[in-house]
Amino acid sequence: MMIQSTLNQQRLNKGSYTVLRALKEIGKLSSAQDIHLWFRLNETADAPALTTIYRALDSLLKMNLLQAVDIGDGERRYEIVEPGEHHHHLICTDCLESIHLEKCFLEAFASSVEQRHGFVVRSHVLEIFGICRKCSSKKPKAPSV
Amino acid sequence: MMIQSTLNQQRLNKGSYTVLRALKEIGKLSSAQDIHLWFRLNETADAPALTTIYRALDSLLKMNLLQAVDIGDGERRYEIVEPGEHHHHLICTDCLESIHLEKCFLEAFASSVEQRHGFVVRSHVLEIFGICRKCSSKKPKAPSV
DNA sequence: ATGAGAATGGAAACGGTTTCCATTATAATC
DNA sequence: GATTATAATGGAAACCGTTTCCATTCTCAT
Ligand SMILES: [Zn+2]
Ligand SMILES: [Zn+2]
Ligand SMILES: [Zn+2]
Ligand SMILES: [Zn+2]
Repeated sequence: MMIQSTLNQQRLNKGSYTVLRALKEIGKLSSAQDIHLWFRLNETADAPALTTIYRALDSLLKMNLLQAVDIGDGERRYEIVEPGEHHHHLICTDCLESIHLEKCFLEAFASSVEQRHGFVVRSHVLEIFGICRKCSSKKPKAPSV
Repeated sequence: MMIQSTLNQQRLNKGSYTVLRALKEIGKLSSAQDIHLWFRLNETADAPALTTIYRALDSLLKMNLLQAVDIGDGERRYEIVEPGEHHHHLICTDCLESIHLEKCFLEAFASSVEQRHGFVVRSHVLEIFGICRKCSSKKPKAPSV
């Protein structure tokens, strides 16, 4: 299992390990507060304090085991990725569920930008907002206010 | 002039008009606090309170006269756009200056997403981070920490 | 066992934004 | 012009996710 081997070959402290496992079990984009709440609902023991969760997310992010996603509501969310990889999402503004897109198609674009603007691309943010299939069928038609 | 005609044909209240004019004069991505500071440095009279600036930005955004840009530092920035249009940026993480990209190339992508995932695209966020030409030449080489 | 450095938890501080409310401007009505 | 109703404004407080601070606990080499 990926997480276990990661724990063995790097020095993940208890907080980081626990948070990484929680993220895996939750299985979707989660904020620090989401994770904190999940611990309070599911695991009475070993629940790290909110501060520790923030620290763990930071260090896991620096280890490239997570990616951060900002959906613009002031709460940063995280998810497990293959080390060094990343992807983007379709995010439903109704239910906040997200669909992972297969692969990032912006790599080629980056190199063209570098040539054209003399700009060294380090990272990028791309998220697509809308209404998912489920929510579309719930609300047959948006009220034309 | 675009702003003036906008004021005439719509009912922009004083706060919104003043903030819109400030944004035009500042001429770059600005947060509410940026604008507030600019007023304190440049215009002793007519400087709207911070609360009013937030309200003005909200309503100008709803009128599609502005676009909001989130560079992930917890401070939302705004800029004037042609009504209904939008564009993306190359943002230098060193000096925070931004280069406006010509046109959004994601429109075509949106329709393919709709078909493939049954997802109705409403909006998207795309910002590209890196080091601009000026900052690259300032620091010839990044320290390999 | 002992001591140094890292990790943790709890509370306080921080900072951008939002809310609340009293005051003031704007506009319609008489 | 006086009198309302409605909208806009400013100042302060509240809000909330996050960061900082510091005392305590853990880890581990000596
Ligand atoms: Zn949905
Ligand atoms: Zn990408
Ligand atoms: Zn720069
Ligand atoms: Zn676009």
